[in-house]
Amino acid sequence: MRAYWQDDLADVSINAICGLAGVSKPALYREFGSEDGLMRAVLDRYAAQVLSEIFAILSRDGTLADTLAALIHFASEDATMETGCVFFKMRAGKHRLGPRTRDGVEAIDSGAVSAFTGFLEARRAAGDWTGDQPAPVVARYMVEQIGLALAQRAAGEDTAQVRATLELAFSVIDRA
Amino acid sequence: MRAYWQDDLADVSINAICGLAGVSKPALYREFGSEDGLMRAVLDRYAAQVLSEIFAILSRDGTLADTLAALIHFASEDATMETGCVFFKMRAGKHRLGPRTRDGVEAIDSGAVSAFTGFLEARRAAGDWTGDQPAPVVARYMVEQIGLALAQRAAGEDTAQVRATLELAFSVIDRA
DNA sequence: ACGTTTTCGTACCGTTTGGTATTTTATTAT
DNA sequence: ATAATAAAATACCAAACGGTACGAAAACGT
Repeated sequence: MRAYWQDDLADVSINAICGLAGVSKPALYREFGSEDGLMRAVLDRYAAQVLSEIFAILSRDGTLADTLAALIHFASEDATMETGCVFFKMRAGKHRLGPRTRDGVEAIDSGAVSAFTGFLEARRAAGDWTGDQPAPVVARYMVEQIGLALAQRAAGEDTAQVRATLELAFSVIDRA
Repeated sequence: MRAYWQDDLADVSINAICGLAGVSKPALYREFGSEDGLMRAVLDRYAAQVLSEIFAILSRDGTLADTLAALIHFASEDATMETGCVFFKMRAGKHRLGPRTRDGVEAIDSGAVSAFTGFLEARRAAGDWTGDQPAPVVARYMVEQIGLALAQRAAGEDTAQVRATLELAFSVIDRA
């Protein structure tokens, strides 16, 4: 997972992973069956360990402004995301994934849009969000903006510019 | 250029290009020297043929609103961009480019930010843009948003969602 | 018409990829 | 202690990659 996390996905070969993990190649195949199986396992672990934090932020039921601020901080400055995001990296190269990993990516993607949609509708009910766009559209927008920020960080862009971009992008939600 | 344009960069091999172009491999190497040379030539041609249209939109000196609308249309609906953008694809995988292509990508990237900065400052002088952020920051923001839209189109997202996302992203500039 | 030079493509090189057949090592049963 | 069994690594496979050596073919000067 660490290898997929900090390098470009296409630069991580099975051979390299075996070397890093100190494991023989047949041992890896006995455990995961195929590269697809390994990547799916990595994605599942990553979702449980890292992406869960994003969903936790949404579930806190804080103010719209507070939630946006927390998301901005997490995506643009939190050390956890320093080398980008496994999920968005996989999604960016979706067509070269195996079927199991692709299914996992699509499930997380639509799950994220659902979670953001639910959050927005709750804030609308609370009178907190007054935007006139449909919640799913704005939810998709938020997911893409977070993905953009994480891709920028993976590309080595400096934190200040990433934060500025994401603040700009989210400001349209706050004041709609 | 067409191959790099409509497929993922990593899926386009020298062998495949030779097949598509009906050219032998040594002939290609005699012409371009290396894969790096070929990609640089592709990038230069693409910049002259396609990216120039974006700069042309900025140079028209139209209203802020008109220019944003033109950019939105071009990035999210124009058939030219149907399969994404060679420049942004290359920039996304910058670290695996050869030195000449990477230099070209960086030159275009900073040139784009400069062009957008110049445009924004002109609109500010005209009293058209009243944002309080520094122009280069917003310029970078615009470049990234256009890149996001083109990446979405390359990934097969439907036109309406791409447009909605880009409209949302640009609305913060118009009303600031 | 012939020898020279230049252009061009076939056939190859070494390396790396994901994935396995086979052999070696460790464990257990008697 | 030894035979049978389970586990794990070495050594290998075919395919594809970027790149090139070298022989064939065309063009050219005379």
